[in-house]
Amino acid sequence: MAESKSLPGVVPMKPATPRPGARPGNCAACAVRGLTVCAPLSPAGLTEVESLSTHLVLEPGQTLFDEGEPADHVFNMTEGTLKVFKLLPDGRRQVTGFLFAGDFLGLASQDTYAFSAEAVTPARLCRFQRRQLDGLLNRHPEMERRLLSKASHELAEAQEQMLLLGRKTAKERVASFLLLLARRAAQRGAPVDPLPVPMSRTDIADYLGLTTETVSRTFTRLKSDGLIKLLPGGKVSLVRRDALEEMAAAG
Amino acid sequence: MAESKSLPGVVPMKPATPRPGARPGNCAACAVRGLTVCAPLSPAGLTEVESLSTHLVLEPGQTLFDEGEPADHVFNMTEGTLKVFKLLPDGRRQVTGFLFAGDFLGLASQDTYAFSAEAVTPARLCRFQRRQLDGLLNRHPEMERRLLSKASHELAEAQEQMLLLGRKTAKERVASFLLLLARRAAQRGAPVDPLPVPMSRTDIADYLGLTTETVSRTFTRLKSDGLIKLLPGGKVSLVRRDALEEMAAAG
DNA sequence: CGCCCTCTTGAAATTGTTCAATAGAGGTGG
DNA sequence: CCACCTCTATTGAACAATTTCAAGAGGGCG
Repeated sequence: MAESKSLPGVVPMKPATPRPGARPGNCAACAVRGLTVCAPLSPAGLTEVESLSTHLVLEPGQTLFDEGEPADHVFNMTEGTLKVFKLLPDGRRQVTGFLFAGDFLGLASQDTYAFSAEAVTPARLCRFQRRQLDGLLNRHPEMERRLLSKASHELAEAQEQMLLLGRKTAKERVASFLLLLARRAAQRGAPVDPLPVPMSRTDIADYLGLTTETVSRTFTRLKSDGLIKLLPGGKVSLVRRDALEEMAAAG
Repeated sequence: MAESKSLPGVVPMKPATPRPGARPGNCAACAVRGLTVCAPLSPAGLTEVESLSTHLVLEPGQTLFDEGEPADHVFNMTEGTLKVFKLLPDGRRQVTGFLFAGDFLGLASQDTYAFSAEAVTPARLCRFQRRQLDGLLNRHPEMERRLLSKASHELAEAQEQMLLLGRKTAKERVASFLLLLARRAAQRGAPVDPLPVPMSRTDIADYLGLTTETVSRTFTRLKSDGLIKLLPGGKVSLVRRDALEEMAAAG
């Protein structure tokens, strides 16, 4: 809930985008195109996509959309980190994923979003009208194929996460999480050694099905066991990645 | 592998198929076509699909494929119940889903299956060569769209399951599970009042991230609280579905 | 410099697990 | 058709991992 504030005398730090602020996109210059669903598009296709898309900026904590809202748009992340999550009526929260540059989101099997999405770090996205997606995919089967491929990937990741949530211990969960972040960072060519871990302990806990206290304790133990180093600025060094891999009991 | 049986004089109870036994498909007579990815196909498309597919029969406990195996086929379930699951090296198991008539499976983002699949009840499936799927989807965009739609559904269900595994109590998990089975049964027009629950307590436990003991105790409590009735033959009557819904804390 | 918020740390409480029997159900063979 | 056998489900009691409750430490920002 909540709203923009445009009270006089207040000079907002950020573009004060009501909800996300929009500007025209620029696909030609897109640094992460190779990671996105746009990757296989021809120059002509790219031009069309650009004409249909809008660029958004989100500040940390800003909501992209809420579960249950009409699913009018789909998005491509171009920069930053998002979290997607579901809530129970009493406020319990499950973060079902973190999204990074190149990730697509907004597919909905109903006409409403099945989860909420919120920025973890400053983020940029391209937005498309859902209504235009169908035609776009019809005209660009290579894009649809790519989307299907991304969906398959996501499905596999979701199952991995179910394994984690249903069967792994706290230590295994945290180790798996760090390795996941590292893999995803490597994938998109982001720094890995001092691995940025931009999300809060609460977000991590809600992702791993634990409490912040347990996450914190587990980090501390991994640190005192010499497997990781906790660096300032929310960065982590995976000192003994091999040991982490073993601990993660990864499939 | 696998074969038709036309041996004279022998009337096997079951086709006694080593691994899955195969026979030609018959899409025209398919009773569950409306539930499958084949639903939107034209008669011509249907004919093509039929020519590319083989029909399989699985007996309870039979493996369809194992995690890590080359993902050479994709499948449409036409009858019965399957479970799909992942294993940790030490044997811990997470059932990531139960599949029923109309469900599609086998999408893999790698060239190997990301999970194992095994029959819970006698089951029938149509099998396609993965290599032929691409061409098929190219020629039948309506089928590809349908597949994408199914994938979106699955993604949403996976997130619901993550919420369950990460944040729900044992009671909530079991209630959610029964309601899921009931919803899915209704969807495909299967009996709902005495709801068939064909999977073992172990399978249920591995699906819900619990132990068989906890599942059993929870069933017992739901029963003595008058919310359900445990009937012979693995059937359950959801006596107070409203109370179950509330307990499930469903999103 | 001090406030606020997040993270860390400690101790007690709990849910669910583990270990251990007992009870049932289904299937087989006499 | 019944007795027996085996596998699965149920139930009980002790145990353990994680949560909950409660402070305290650290860090960033105004």
